[in-house]
Amino acid sequence: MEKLRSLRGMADLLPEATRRWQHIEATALAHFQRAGLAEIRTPLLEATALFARGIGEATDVVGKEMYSFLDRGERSCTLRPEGTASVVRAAIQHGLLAQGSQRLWYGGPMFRYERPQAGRLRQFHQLGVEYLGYADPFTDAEAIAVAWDLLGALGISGLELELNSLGTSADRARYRKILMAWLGERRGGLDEDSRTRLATNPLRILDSKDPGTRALLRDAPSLADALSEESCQRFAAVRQALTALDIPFRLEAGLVRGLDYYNHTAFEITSNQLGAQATVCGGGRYDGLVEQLGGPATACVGWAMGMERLVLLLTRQEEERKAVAPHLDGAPQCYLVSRPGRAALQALALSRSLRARGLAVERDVSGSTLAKQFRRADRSGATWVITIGEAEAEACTARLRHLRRDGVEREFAQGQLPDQLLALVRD
RNA sequence: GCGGGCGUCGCCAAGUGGUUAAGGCAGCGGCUUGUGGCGCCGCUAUUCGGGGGUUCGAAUCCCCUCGCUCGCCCCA
Repeated sequence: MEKLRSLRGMADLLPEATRRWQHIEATALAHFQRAGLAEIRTPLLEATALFARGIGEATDVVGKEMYSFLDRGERSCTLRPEGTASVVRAAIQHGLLAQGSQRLWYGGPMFRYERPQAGRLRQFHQLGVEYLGYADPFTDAEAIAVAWDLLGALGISGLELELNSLGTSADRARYRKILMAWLGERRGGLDEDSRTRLATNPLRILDSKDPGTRALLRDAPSLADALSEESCQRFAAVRQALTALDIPFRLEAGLVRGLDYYNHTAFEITSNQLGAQATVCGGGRYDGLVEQLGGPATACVGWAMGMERLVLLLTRQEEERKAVAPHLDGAPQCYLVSRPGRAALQALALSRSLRARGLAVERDVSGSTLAKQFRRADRSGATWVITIGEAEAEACTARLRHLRRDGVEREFAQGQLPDQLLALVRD
């Protein structure tokens, strides 16, 4: 029979990994709450039109990476490839924006049909933040600070913030013409991909990795020079705020971003330890999106982080620090050993009352010799072992022993044991 | 979608045409049927991702296929 396995690019998270994910999620939740962000959850499945209109028909994400299908009612549905479009849709649909500005965060799986590689899966997970109804440039810096500080709280080092301004759509339309004209005269110097982009999405050429194209671009007219006076001032205010917050950044003229809805501030936080998929967090301002999806004109900033990439970085850094054996993280505090029959039944009841008192308890269910059970108790990483044998069952007592220190064994009435153990655990 | 590397037990792995597919870790059992950590002994792959082919004979050679992985691309 053919072996059943998970689909390509869809990863199982086994207990060892899951502990790391929970740590990131718990850290992020506390961090977001302090930043005054509220959580929003939207469906994984949306109408295809939402992404086509929101992200842009010409983008790679919409053009070739979406998981789309017709449902039983012949409606075109798509597994969300990113979070922002859904959040904006939900905010419009429920009139959230009529109640004033919204600071939201979200998390969960996204789907993109791509060839998997390190830090890139078909089902991947993002943590994202959206500030809806905030035109103030300092908010851009605040949003960036929230991302930057979260990464700091997670203990991730070796990160760089790259920053650019895309200006307004009018600025870009103007620049687009200038760039197309300039590059058009130099077509021959461009790589093949860039030549096709000349017609479809010329700004993306700025992001090309082709050495020939990059060399040519050094003398190209810059987007910064095409920005309006107002856009320039706006960008200056963002930089000023970042400097005041003591967050270092590097101006990156080639940073264009792949989704159509961005304008003004665009940024990425990258790591030098991730290989080809270096971006840990990416985002920017998207002032036109709400209106484009049928809502009131609303200025917004946001970003998204790749969970898998965070996990990759944390794992790598833990390995470098040679952190303690990870299996001990899930170790029970106490391990219950018993003989079969009546004693085992008492052990079952005792384990339940210990858990009710907040202790992490594991009970041996093997029914093998006490020596074996002790061996397993030791391997489980537990600190305490509790024994109920025939004699103890008869007397309704249990023996308590510290596995990691002297191993002195004491006998208590089963009813007293939770209190006794709790007192010992506290010191 | 395009290129490179790889696929032997739950994990790490030796084996590169010849009788029974090393070893280590983990697991299980025993020495020790009421007491762990050490040690010793034993058990755990009719089978080498899958399917064809070559050969007296294949994990080892050839073809196809699937998967993993790295890079391009794309992005979180």
